[in-house]
Amino acid sequence: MTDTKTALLDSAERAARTRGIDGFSFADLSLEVGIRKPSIHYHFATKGTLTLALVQRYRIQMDVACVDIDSANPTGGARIAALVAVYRQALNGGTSLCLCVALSASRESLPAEVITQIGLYRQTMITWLVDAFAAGQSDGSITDLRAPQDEAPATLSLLEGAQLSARAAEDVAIFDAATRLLLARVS
Amino acid sequence: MTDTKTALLDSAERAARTRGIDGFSFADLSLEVGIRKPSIHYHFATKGTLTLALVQRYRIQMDVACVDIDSANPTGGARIAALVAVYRQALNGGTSLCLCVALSASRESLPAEVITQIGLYRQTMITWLVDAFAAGQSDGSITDLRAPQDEAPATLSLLEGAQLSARAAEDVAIFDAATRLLLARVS
DNA sequence: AGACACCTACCTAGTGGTAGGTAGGTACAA
DNA sequence: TTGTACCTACCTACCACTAGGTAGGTGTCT
Repeated sequence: MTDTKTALLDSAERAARTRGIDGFSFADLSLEVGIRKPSIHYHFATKGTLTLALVQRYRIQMDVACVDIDSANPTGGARIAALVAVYRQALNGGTSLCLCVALSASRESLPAEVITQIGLYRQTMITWLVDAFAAGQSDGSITDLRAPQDEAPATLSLLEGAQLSARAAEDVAIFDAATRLLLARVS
Repeated sequence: MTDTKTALLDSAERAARTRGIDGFSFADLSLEVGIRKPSIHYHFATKGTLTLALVQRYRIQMDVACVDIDSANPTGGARIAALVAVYRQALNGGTSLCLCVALSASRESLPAEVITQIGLYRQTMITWLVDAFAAGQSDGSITDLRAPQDEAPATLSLLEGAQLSARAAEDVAIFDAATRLLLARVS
């Protein structure tokens, strides 16, 4: 992959995570990357193609992050705490959202393949969380544990909702308030 | 308030909750309400003014809904279950979001007054939830109860996140899966 | 020569609006 | 009753700009 293509993806991801898919245009990317707007179509034929590439790339990055969490954290509880930190970090001080949260409210603007990728992203995260909760069940690192199959979707929604309200107010403390009880359960 | 102004607000709310603030235009409202696009400016000078009116109206509607919940449900647990139902109902089978969720990811497109109103909406909901959790603490209708001050922001984020992921997939079952544990705690 | 990565010129469609006007209705004074 | 002034609620014509693109071309490197 070329430097320009990567620069476009980086620029587009920042824009999408800050302003949503309808809130930025190729003109914004053109300014930031330093090539003319029609040249972007050489790399990405349509905005939908660009968005698809963004989500696919984001999924890979999140897979890597989860693998890193697993290898750096021996207990289920520590893994979940680490994921909370990843979602908190994605807030960038309240100025951005994780990509799939950023795209979800404007899903009508997205091609079907992108919607599919977003669904796969969420499924992957839920599967990972089920495993982490199950590990916490075995190693005793999570208190008040219900069925991992039920904990996982609730936790993902909590993280996404906490991100969204923190982003709206540009205030990370809102994320922290929403995740306090979860973090108190894991170690 | 005139019929036309109300019709515009209704149309705009549907559009915003389905497609987000950047995903619809005055042209859409014009088509649905049956007046020309510039005529909309007679009723709402700018799109920001319209959005402000939307959020203020939504807040009032939600206040009314919470009052109704309080009078129809004697226990804290039942009140929270009823609020979950309100948020589930707002999904309209997976085709829409509650207004503030729909607007939050595109908050960069909004005037400051609207951001303020969204913040007030969330504060109001959290205050209501604190009271409901405190009532549940007194009447025993909620199990495994932590501090209401911590339960409330977590619950609001859970509801908003559950809404968002259900909307992305147009699948109410995702909302149900995310809220299952919460509903199992309240009666 | 071919591949790659850009460029300019231009396109259609759309965006949120402004400006000036019309039509119908109401209230009030002579 | 009539005329006037004002209000409400719309209209047409138009604006400046922006959106995602298309088409044809150029320059560089292997």
